[in-house]
Amino acid sequence: MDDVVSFVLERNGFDSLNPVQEKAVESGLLDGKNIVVSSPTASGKTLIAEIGMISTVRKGKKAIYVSPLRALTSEHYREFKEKYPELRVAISTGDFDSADSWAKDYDVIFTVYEKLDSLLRHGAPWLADVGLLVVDEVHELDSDRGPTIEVLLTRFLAFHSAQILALSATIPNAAELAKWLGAELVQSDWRPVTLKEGVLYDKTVLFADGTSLELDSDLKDDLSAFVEDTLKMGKQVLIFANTRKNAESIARRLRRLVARYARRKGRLRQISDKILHALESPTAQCKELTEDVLHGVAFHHAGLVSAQREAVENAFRRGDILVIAATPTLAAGVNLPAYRVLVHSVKRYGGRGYEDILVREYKQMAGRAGRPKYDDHGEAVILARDLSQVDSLMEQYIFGAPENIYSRLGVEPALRFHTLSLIATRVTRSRDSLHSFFARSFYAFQYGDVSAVEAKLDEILQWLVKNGFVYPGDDLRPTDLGRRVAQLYIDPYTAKGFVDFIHSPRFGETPFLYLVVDTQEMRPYPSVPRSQEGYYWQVAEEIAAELGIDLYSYEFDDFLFLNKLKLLLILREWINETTEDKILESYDVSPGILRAYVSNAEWLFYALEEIAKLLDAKRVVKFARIFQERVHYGVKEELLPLVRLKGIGRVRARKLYNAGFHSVHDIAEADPRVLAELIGPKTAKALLSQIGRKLSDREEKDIRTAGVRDQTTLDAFME
DNA sequence: TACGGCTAAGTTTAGACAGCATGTC
DNA sequence: CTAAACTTAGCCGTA
Repeated sequence: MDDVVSFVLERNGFDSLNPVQEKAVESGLLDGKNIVVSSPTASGKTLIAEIGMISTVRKGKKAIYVSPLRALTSEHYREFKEKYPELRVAISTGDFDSADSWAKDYDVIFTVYEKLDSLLRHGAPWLADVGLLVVDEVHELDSDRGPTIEVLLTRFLAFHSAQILALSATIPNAAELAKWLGAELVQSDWRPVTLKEGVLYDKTVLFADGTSLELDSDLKDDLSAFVEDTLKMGKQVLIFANTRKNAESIARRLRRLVARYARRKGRLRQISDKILHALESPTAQCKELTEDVLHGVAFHHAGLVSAQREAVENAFRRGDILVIAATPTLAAGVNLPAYRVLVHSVKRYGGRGYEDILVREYKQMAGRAGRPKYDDHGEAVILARDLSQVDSLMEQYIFGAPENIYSRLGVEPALRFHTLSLIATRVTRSRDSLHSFFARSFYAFQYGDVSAVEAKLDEILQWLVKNGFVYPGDDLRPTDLGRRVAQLYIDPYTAKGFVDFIHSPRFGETPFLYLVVDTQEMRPYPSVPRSQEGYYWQVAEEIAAELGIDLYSYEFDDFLFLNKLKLLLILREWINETTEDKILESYDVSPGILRAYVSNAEWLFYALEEIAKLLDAKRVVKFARIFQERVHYGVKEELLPLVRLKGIGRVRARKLYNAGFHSVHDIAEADPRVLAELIGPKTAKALLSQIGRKLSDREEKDIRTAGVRDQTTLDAFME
């Protein structure tokens, strides 16, 4: 057996390759051949990637791993680093970055699609040393973010000699993808744990293999009976719901039942405590989740803050939490298997009312069933609403083939976004080369006729020239603005909005907030309940006046205006120090969503600052900078000097300010005892040493003995 | 009069990446 | 425009 293969097997504690892995090796994985692997979740694709990466590193080249999710990337990063401590491994994603410019010093780099795209846009020189690109979850090609993957792959195909290893869920047209990539296809249905799929109706699970299971339970609804049956066996269930609210209500409904089986109450208390205190002050949602967790259940969706999500995932992994009711976040996310998976509904709200989810999505959820180390099989069950559905669900989802994947590169925003990038990085220097780049895409490969796209590209080119991103003429050269916008990774259309604003700015909180709120990047907007439309229209008059918008003019037809307005109000409260729980309550948004809006706004203000710098608009630069910081910390401008200090956030800063400490200078002059009383002795000491003030022994002692009052919330100061 | 149970009408609806430079209570 | 599931309003009947 090959040296690399036995090495990787040994590090994983395996004796031999599984069938999929064997096929991949036979197909030339070690010889630099491009390979597409299409196989079920948990079929050992990670090991294939490892073999590829190790072999690449041994050849003196770098390997890159990309996935769609930060969480997924960091999971793979951690595991890889642990298995191969001798290698120089780096991770580079938005929230954690150990690589980037010094990535030249690393052998293996873990990142996400967009970040890799961004690295290409910045022209990272070490990319020339890349010998292998591992693209995980390539079937995401057929998603909103697909165009980025497609452009990445096209760029690598056309301009890099790197080997490509594309890992995909089971898709019928994997051969087409492989052909485009000039790759060998490895296709298999092999799973380490067999999967029994079935439909649940009227206390009976009918499995696809003809067997059935009668649920022996006094409980009236199928869902509870199924959960009870699972718990009786001492196993765990993952329930997939189609809305966040639904996930929450399922968890709540199951509390009493699950509590009867939950052991380790002490651990649950610890975990629930962590969840309750994940924010500066607990919200209604936090309290709900806390209560669930005490009973051994949890819900899991994008509304949770990442610390809460991780707490729930870890508790489930350790067996403390027995049941999770989740939205599809969990299906495509980190590895979190359970003995059983219950698909509560195969319908989901999308563009045109409720629609059937894709078979591919169902398989993704079902694939979470079965824990390789503990079970010899797993069970995935769909809940039927009535008898007639039993057969059709079986037919459509369990026996049904997953859908083909199709390129989504043809949509205009994606073309605009990537066209600017291609020009900015000098990959395409003429209209012809731009056309021929797209002629090499999967889109062109699939649809053959690219005349429609070429027409769109020409229009986009004109638009980019007209708006100052690209110089006019046959030679396509980016302007400074165009190059910077490509690097800032914002939609050129958003950038144009910024440029227009910079040329006729309105200096004030509302106009600046509205500028970033009214962009593609901020979508989707929070929803405005019908019952509150009236209220928002009232506010709208005021805001519109500040923005110089005439709500009653003919041109005004923004049907999302109220939603944008709501988001603006949310952000305005945030930067004026309203507590998180108050914002969340009065606007009915969840913690995780608020955090997402906040970090998006921060990013956009940074972009605005950079563009304003380029256009030499000094006052806009200053304002954008201030708003960026205010959004980051959630504070009024007066707190910025304080909040920039390490260990001081919005709460402590407000305390210090109200106590008369308005600047670093004030703190430097302060009586240490007073500081210690305000923010605690440890923080006070750290704070003082940070600003370079040494304490005398006497002061040290004073600090320690200074009484620490209870840490209050921001609320107390906002009355 | 207060309250419970029912039906009709009304309401709402999954997810998450990017810049840059480091750390809340 | 499309739909499902949950929530609320409104009604009736009972204690």
